[in-house]
Amino acid sequence: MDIKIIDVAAIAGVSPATVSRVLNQSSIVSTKTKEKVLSAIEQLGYHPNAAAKNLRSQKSMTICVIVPDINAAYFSEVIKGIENMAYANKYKVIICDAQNQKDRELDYLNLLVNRTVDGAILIASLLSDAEIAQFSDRGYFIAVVGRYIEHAKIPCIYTDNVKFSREVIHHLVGQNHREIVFLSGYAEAIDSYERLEGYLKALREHQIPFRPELIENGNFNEEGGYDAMKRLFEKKLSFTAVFAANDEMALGVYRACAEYGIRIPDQLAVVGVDNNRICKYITPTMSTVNQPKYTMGAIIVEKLIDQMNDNQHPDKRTFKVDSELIIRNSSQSRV
Amino acid sequence: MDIKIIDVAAIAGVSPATVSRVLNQSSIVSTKTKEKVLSAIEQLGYHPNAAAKNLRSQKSMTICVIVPDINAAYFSEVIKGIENMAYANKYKVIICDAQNQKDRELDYLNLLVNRTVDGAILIASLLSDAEIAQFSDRGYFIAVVGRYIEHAKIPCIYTDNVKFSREVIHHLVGQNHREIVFLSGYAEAIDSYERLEGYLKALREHQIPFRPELIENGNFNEEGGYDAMKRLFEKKLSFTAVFAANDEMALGVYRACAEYGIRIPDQLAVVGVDNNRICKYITPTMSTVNQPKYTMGAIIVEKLIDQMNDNQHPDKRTFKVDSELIIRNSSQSRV
DNA sequence: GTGAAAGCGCTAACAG
DNA sequence: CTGTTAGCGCTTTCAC
Repeated sequence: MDIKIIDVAAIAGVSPATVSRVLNQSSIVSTKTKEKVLSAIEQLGYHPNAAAKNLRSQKSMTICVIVPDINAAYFSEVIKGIENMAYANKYKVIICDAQNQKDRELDYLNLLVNRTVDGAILIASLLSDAEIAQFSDRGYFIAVVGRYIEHAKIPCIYTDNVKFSREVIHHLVGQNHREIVFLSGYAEAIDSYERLEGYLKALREHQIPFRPELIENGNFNEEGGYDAMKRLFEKKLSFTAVFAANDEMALGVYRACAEYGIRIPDQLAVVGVDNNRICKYITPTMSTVNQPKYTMGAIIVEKLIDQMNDNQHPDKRTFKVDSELIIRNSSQSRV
Repeated sequence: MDIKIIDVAAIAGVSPATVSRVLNQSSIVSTKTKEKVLSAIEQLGYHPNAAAKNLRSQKSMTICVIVPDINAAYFSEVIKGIENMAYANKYKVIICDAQNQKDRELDYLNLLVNRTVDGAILIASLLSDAEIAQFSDRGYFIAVVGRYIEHAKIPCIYTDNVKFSREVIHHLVGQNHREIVFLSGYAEAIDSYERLEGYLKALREHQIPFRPELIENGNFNEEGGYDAMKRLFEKKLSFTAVFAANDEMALGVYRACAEYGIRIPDQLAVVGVDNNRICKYITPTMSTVNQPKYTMGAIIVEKLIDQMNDNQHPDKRTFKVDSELIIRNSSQSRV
C-alpha cells in the first residue's frame, strides 16, 4: 500500500490537516511545523493520492483535447502547444482521437460530464455551434480552436480565413492568373466556407467573373484533391492556377499534374494552406499559408484555464490570429 | 450539483449498492430491478463520478504515454495506435511530451506514483534499462516501445535494428556500392548502436573493410545530418552511398547534396529509416525502412492492459516486429 | 497556528 | 437477489 497523509502526519507528529495545509499552502503554518512535515514527506517519499484529491477538491487538473486525427501534422502541432502550456500550469492532457466521427466526439465529451476532466478543447469539431454552446450552458468548460463561436463563456482562437484567402488570390492575380480553381474541403467545415468566401471576394475585387465550374470539392484530403483535379482536367476547362483549401488536397493536385504531364508552376500554379512540412521538401516547393499552430494551442489552454479558475480577466475571450502567406516555387512564374 | 448514485437509487426505489451493481455488472440483479434502475439512470441523465469511482476502486482506467516529442511523425503514429486501442478498452490516454529531457520524463512518471494513471508507456525513453526496471520493481506498470528490456514484467515491442540495417547494406552493396557512410543518432540511443551493428555485420559479410572515418553522428535530426554530411564532403573522403539511421538525418543529407551539387542517386545513394511521409514526396523519392508504427502502439497497450489486469496470458511479453525496406529512387542506379 | 471530524461519491463486504 | 455499512485518502469547516 502506498503511504498516505496520515502516515506523514504520524511521523511529523501533527494532524493530517496540517500536512494538507503545507502541501497546498492553503493557510499559514508555522515555519517549524512546516519543516517537520516537509522532512517527513521527504523521508517517506510521500505522494498525495490523485483520486482522493480529485474527489475531495472536485477537480482533476486535467483537460482533454478532441481532434479528428491525432496524426495530422496540423493537429499534432496544436496539441504540442496545448500540452506544453498545460504542463506549465500543472494540468494533464488527455488526447482524444475522434476519427472524424461525431458520435465518438460526443462520447469523449462525456469525460466532462463524469468529471474526468475539468475542461475540453475542441479542434476542428464536427459539432454545430449550437451543440457546443449547449455543453457550455450545462456548466462545462469548453474552448475551441479554429473557429469563432458566439458565446460569452467559450474561448476561441482562429485565423481569418477570408483574409488570407484573399491574399492568396491577390498573389495569384499578381502573377497574371485570372482563371483560378478553388478546391474546397467538405462542405460542413466552416473553413471550407470561409476560404471560399475569401476567394469570391478577391475575384470580385479584381473584377474577375466567377465561374462555378472552377470550384470543386476535395474533402480536405490528398485523394480528394487528386480526384477533383482529374475531374477538372477531364472536363477540359481552361484555368491556370489552383488554390486548394489545404495542403493535403494540394498534394493531390501535384499527383494529378504529374499524371497528366502538367508542369507546376509553368502550366499551373498551386497554393495550399497549412504549411505542412512536406511543402518545403516537395518539388517544386509549395506555396502555402502558415498559421501559428503551436501558439494557438498554447493560448487556448491558457484561456481555458482562466475560465475554469474564474480568473475573469476582462481581457479578450476570442483571438483572431494572423496567418502568413508563404510564397514558394509552385506559384511563381519563372520569368 | 451533479446527479449522484443516491439520486438514482431514490428514483428507482432501490439502494445505491444495487445501482452500482447494474452499472458494473458486478453481480446478478433481477431483470425487473435492473430495468427500473436503467430507466432512472436514463431519466436523470446520470453519469458516475469518475473521481469517486477511481478512489474507491483504486484504478483510474488511464495510462500515460511519454514521448520525446509529440510532433515527430514517428511518435504521433505510435500514439494513434495506442489511443485507438486504449479507447477500445475503455482506457484514457494522457500524453506527455518530455521534450527530450530526462527530468521531465521522470516528472511524468510521478503520474504513476500518485496514481493518476494505472500504467505508463515509454517511447524512445532516455532512462536506462535499470531505471525503468526499478520503477517496475516498485510495483508500477510500465511498457516500452522501441527497445527490449530484460525484465519479466515489462512488455516491450521493438524492431530488429540489426536485421534491417543489414538489409539496407545488402541492398546498397547489390547496387555496387562499397564505400558506404553510416550516419548515427546520438550515442546513448540503443537504436544508434544496433543500427551501427547491423551496418558493420553486413560489411563483414561482404568482406568490405570497415573505415571508421565513414561513420558520423547526426543526432537524429535534419540539422545534424546536414552538418555531418558537410564535414564528410569537406574531408574529401571517397564514398558513394549514405545510410542514415533515420529519415530526418537523410533529409539533411539531401540538403547538403543540393548545396554541394551532388546528384542523388547518381553520385550518392541515400537510404533513411522510419518511412516519414516526406520520403514519398521528395525528389528523388527516398528509400527507407518502414516499421508498423500504428500496430506497435496498438499491441503495446494491449499487453500493458493485460499486465495491469493480471491476465497472465502465458503468451509473449516481448515482440520483435518486422520492418520492411522500401526501395525508392534515392538508392537505385538508373541503369 | 493546529486538531477533530465530516464527507466528496462510489464500491464491496457482509447480512439477510 | 438486495440493503446496510464502512471506508477509499484527501480537504475543509469549525473549534480551540
